Amino acid sequence: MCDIRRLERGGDFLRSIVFFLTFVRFYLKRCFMSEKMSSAQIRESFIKFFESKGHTFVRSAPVVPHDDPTLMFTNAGMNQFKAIFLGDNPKGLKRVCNSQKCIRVSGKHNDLDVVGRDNYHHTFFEMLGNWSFGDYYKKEAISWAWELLTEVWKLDRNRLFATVYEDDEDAWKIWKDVSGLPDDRIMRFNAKSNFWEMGDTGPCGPCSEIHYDRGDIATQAETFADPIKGVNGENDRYIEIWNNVFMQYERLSDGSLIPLKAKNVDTGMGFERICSILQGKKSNYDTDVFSPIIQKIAELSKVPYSEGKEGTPHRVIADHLRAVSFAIADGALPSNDGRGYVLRRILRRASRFARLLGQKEAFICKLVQVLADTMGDAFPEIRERKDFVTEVIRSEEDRFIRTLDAGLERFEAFAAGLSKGSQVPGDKVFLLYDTYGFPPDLTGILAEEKGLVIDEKGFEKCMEEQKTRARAAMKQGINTMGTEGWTEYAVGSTKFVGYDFESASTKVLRFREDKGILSIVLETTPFYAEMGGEVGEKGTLVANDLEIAVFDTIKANDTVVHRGKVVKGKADKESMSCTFFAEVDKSLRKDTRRNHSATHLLQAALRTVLGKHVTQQGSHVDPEILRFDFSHFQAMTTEEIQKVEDLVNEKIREMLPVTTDVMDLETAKASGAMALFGEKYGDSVRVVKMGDFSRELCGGLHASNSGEIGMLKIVSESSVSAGVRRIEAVTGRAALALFRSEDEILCALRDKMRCKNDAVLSRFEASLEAARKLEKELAEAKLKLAEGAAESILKNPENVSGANLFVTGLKLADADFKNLLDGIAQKIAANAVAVLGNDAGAAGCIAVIVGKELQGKGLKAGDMVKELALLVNGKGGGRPDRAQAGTREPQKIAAALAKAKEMVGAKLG
RNA sequence: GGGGAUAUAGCUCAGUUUGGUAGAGCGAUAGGUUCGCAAUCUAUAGGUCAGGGGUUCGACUCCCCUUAUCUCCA
Repeated sequence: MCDIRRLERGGDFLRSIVFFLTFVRFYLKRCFMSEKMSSAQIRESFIKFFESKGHTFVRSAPVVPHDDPTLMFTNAGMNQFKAIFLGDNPKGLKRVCNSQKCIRVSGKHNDLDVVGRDNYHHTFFEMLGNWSFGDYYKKEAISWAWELLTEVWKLDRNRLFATVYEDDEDAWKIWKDVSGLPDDRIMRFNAKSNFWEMGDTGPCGPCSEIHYDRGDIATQAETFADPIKGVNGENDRYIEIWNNVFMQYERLSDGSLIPLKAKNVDTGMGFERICSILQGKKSNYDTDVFSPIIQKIAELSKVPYSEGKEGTPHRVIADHLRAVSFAIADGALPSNDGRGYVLRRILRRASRFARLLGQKEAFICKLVQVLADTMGDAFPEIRERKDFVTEVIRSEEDRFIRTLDAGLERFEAFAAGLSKGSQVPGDKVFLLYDTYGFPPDLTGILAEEKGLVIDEKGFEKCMEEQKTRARAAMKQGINTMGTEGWTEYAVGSTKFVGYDFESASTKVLRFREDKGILSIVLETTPFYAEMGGEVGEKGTLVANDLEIAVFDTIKANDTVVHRGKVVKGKADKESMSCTFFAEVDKSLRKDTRRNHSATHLLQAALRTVLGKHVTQQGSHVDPEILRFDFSHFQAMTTEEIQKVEDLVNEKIREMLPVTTDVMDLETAKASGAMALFGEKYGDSVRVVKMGDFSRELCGGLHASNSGEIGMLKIVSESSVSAGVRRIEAVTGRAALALFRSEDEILCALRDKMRCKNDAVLSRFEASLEAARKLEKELAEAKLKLAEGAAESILKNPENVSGANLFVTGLKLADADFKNLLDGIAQKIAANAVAVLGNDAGAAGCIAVIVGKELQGKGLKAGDMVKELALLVNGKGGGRPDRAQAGTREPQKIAAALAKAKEMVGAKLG
């Protein structure tokens, strides 16, 4: 007690020191602010500024959007608010600000190939943004932007320009009032640069940008209005630093615009770029966002950095390191399709440039540490998952080195056939790249070393064909999860009551039908929609004479959609307007709950047995089976698997109560609950606890007591990709079913073996051994017999035109006859020919073997056997030395053999 | 989502050209040389030729499908 009080007093003392230091820091910061802010201070001051304007800070969403399959990576600050723009704002957010991690690798402004060659293209960047959801609008947005830039950050207003959409008079006037900029520096542009749209349909509106002149102020007047050299031109003197989008319309599929009910503001400011301006640097890479990484690259590679062309490898590596590391930290892994493939490409490009710096071994992975040091404060996930990220990158780099080695050999193989000065065909270069992943630029370097030239046009042509093919295939498979075609009764969002109830009486908000499949949104639902690895629930919806079987429940933009088929009655506007009784399939739900709770116990057990590096990489929970993917670098041993199984079952038997608490995310994390990286959580989260053993953030359905699980049996442990293992397991009645079916097999074996259970294995091994021995003896005996038979057949030749002919009819098993033929083929003399018939019961065979000398004289086994085959209604063929024909009429063989002598005579005569 | 490639002994790979007996090296096991080890020699074991279907008298080999891995494109 006393100790605690002393600690508390100590705490007070510490707090006052911290307070004092914060004050000193703040004061110092004020003094030096005009000098130079660090990137961390810039980020912080942006957030603090908007917090002071009533905004809530929202943490960056993962750069890998798990719940949006249409999007490879989070590519703008607005991604995580997409649902709000579409009208679904359950938390009632009004004003928020954020710093969002983004990755862009393709698109009109981003080609992977240019990153690192200039000063400002990136694959990974941060987007600072402030947001209004139906709250403030143009006036506030513009005046706050101006205030932050000119008063807080003290940018020279003579270097700032505003642009507005040509028809947006409001924005122009507000700019004039707020900034007092000269009229010609509030510039009007057309829709191409100043009207923002998310896609072909959806929310859109005019935007207003702020540009900064980083050139010589003396020549500003003559250049800024130039379409090429000036603002919005193609130059790096006038650069856009901030875009404010005013969303006020919705674009429908017929192209028309309708006003939005709530007007929104969406802004974005490239963090790296604003850092370069505030730190007075020409290049984003010279800011402290990149410099520690670039220094490390120079140090490790012993190649000094230069701002010019020679520095490209450093810039590429620094940029790609960020993209790859954050993507992996947020749950993506390199693979051969989808976002994993993009990741692989980025990493391989970085590897290629590391090689240019003379690095022959894995290099990028050595830089994760410095990245974690520089960015870990703002994005703790990179620090927490540092070791895992390093390992994943290392193994991917090793893999790439192997690919390069294999490609090298392949190149050598066909380059050997080319003479100096000749051209390497484009399709060969393409084959190396397309099929074996060997980079074409490397092929070029190798070719040059050998005095060869590459057919670049041919290569480009192949590449173009490949792209066209992929695009054509893409067009067929577009899935339209559009927003049209709904029959809507009322607006609003669904209330989920499934945690407490298995059924609910409710009304339909909206529905639509597509190819006989209904999509239904309910006012209240007990149905759990697929989320967090747990599958969507099945069940029924019943109203009057209408019955709908729900076969799946999914989440689309945060809305629960029931997918169902009509079982009875007819679904139309009238019948669907009734009150429905919605009920989930209870027994399936129980199975799923058991599996889900067991997954939590499994994760906790894995962390106990294998170590704390184990984190969830994905999971799948359905009524039959549970699948759990986790980070771990070797296959688990049998002992480890058993230990985990034992521990989980021990916890099941302990009958741990399963409790769920709703709390805010920070409290939950502080309490030590396991959170999934890359998973999006709301402000208030559910923490599922099983005694003191497991504590996880989870929105799924759970058993009320671990005892309900009954038991857990691990079915398999396997590899998913480098550094990730997968466990599949069953629980409850599925476990019982598994044991039962295995027991049945054992019982059947036992009965056949006529022994007790524990003797089955030894007896089986013994009989297997015995069978092997017998088989071997039999094979040897047959071989001997065949040899003997061959010798006796070859004893009595008939002389035909000077050649030795052997004709024999046999009755052997197929395999034995084959053995015999092998024996004869080895022994046959150069001037001999053997014609053998075999009657194996239902089918028969005629074989001809011809010695070398006779082949030269025009006696071909293949020809002979074809002729003989005609006589037995069969078909056949073979090589000149050996051929055989089959028949379904073995009784005719004897007659055919009788003609053999005549046939040979005719050929040789 | 589309294209290409690969899958053969525990491992690394031949064999597929032109359908007709399943191979090598390393590793394993046993034995020899050696005081012993390393080394080396000899012998032996080890294969549903990824799985399924088809063509054929006959398929590791040709065709189709599936799965896994690699790779390029989107």
